Amino acid sequence: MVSDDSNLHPEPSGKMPAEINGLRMTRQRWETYRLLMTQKDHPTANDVFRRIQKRLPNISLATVYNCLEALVKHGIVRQVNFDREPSRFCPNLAEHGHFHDESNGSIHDVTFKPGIDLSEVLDLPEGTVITDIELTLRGKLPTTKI
Amino acid sequence: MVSDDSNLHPEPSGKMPAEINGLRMTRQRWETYRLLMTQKDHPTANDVFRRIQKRLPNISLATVYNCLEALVKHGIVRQVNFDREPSRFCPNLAEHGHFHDESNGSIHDVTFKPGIDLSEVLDLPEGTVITDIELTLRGKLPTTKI
DNA sequence: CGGGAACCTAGAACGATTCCAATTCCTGGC
DNA sequence: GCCAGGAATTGGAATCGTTCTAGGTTCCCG
Ligand SMILES: [Mn+2]
Ligand SMILES: [Mn+2]
Ligand SMILES: [Zn+2]
Ligand SMILES: [Zn+2]
Repeated sequence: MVSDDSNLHPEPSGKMPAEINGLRMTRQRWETYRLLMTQKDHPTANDVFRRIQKRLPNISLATVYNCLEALVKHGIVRQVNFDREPSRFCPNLAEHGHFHDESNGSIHDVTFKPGIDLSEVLDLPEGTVITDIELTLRGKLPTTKI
Repeated sequence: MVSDDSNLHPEPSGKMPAEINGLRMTRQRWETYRLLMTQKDHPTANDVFRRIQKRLPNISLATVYNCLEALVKHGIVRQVNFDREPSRFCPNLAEHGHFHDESNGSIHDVTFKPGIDLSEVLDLPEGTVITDIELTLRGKLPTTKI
């Protein structure tokens, strides 16, 4: 269920583009974006901070927060919240929910069965405008291979 | 879509029962429960704290948090999270999601159309165990009467 | 080359929630 | 009823993810 958006966003392995979605790229934003595209395990801001230091030893945590906020605001990545835990970040822009596997803490993207429109199965009054849907699940996936 | 659970939980207007769902009732827990059952607008812990002082002038915020946590742990009320905002609390135990009306900040329960089982429309591997589903929407309801 | 805006950074500040230690309240057994 | 032990409540301190602030750096454009 990986949509081919290679023509929408630049390859994270190529050269840094001048901008993405109207957001001017900087070294720090580009590396943040690259990291999320490469390691799609829904890292927290702090995870990103620790991992990104290999490439940008002088980056600050505040900058990681700034970059993530900028990327989210421009619709380049998504912010995912589980209860009151630290926010996580996801580069998958397709409509999907998140499954939190409690047996090992991993988080997985969940899509809907073909032909399903979530807004269609909801009991909402005529004329309701939905700007955002967030679906989170908790449980255990089968045959959990750590 | 209001399920008749009047036989499951005591009337919040009656006498304080010795316990609910195995949770021993105290003055503070009972008033917290009553308040949530009476004012179903999904108040935050702080909202509960401010409102409950009319009946319990000496209650502390820590106690409100303690009571809410106890009620949640015993499945008497539910905790609802919107992004990183303060948690809200909901006495509706039926399966439902939450619609956040951005035009006035109000929060409304959302049920599914009859016959819909949310776990059935998800693309999950065989054998997945779902222990909890959380659905939150943002948008505008029609003809918003402030 | 400058000048101004946008960015980055370190550290302080914030705020919802949790923790802590002391006090008060309950309850079951005498 | 009265007491001891456990549970609950309380006010204040601590926590911790996130946001804010102030100063330094870089980028953009003329
Ligand atoms: Mn959530
Ligand atoms: Mn949420
Ligand atoms: Zn995702
Ligand atoms: Zn609700």
